Amino acid sequence: MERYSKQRELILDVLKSRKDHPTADMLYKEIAQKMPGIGIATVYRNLASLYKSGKIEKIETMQGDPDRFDGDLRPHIHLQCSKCNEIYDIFLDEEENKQLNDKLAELTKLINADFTSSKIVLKGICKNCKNKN
Amino acid sequence: MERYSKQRELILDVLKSRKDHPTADMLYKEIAQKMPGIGIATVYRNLASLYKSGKIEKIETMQGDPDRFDGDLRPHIHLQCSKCNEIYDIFLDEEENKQLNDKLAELTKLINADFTSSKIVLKGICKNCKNKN
DNA sequence: CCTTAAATGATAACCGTTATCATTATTTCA
DNA sequence: TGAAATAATGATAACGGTTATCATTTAAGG
Repeated sequence: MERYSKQRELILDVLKSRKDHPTADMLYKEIAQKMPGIGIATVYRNLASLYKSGKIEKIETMQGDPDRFDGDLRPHIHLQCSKCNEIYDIFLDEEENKQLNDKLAELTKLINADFTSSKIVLKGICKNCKNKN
Repeated sequence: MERYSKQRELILDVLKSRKDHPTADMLYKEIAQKMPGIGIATVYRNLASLYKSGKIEKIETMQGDPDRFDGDLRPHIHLQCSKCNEIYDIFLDEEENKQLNDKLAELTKLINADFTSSKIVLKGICKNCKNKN
């Protein structure tokens, strides 16, 4: 089974300390300063295992673009701005979260499947880009 | 501006004739039988331009996995089965479509952004896999 | 026709990610 | 507490889907 490692602990700590949605490589650059010699493969491996065990979130955006990671597990969805590509959090309160999941579960029933989760990425124009040009 | 090509026309026809969600390579294999000599790059290029011009849909699933394409433009979302990885359509009637988009637009307002579209992929267990083992 | 430039086909390159493998570190239990 | 067992690491090669490059072909318009 899984064994403790300083590397995994640090990767999780660094991700949780950030408020943005870094790529594996962005994390690697920050982590490598605190633990020189760590390999990029270790970062990828541990991000995958942390995601698998539900300790972090993974955001798959546009094809080709690298995955982004999120250490914040509070219920929220993401919006990616079509202009600047920045990813924003939209946090949901209990009520909103229930409403959305109920609706998605309802739609899932239409094909006699069992709903387990969803990947939602909204596209739009963010606050900042709206006010430019 | 864009110029007509037999290749693009065939690519669109083949995609529209299918009821599944083929990858670029799956389409290439079928197309190459009807037009021997066509290049794989042409398939990728035209799928990209057809998507850009709104004539087809693109479904980005799990990272690493190839993109899938959809010639059906009726409002619908996708569910990917966690067991068999198959992608299913969930067609929405006008009412359901409006309800869902209204809710997403409402959430978008929470961060003062303008909603334009969404990428939703539901995860769950499909009808077939539920009844197995 | 003839010219212009978009589209094609072949293939090299790209890049995020994963596999491989020898080495190191953690856990277990004698 | 000190081997033995084996998971994790670091370095790097390999992978695979997709895109870039470039010479050639082809569509469109006068």
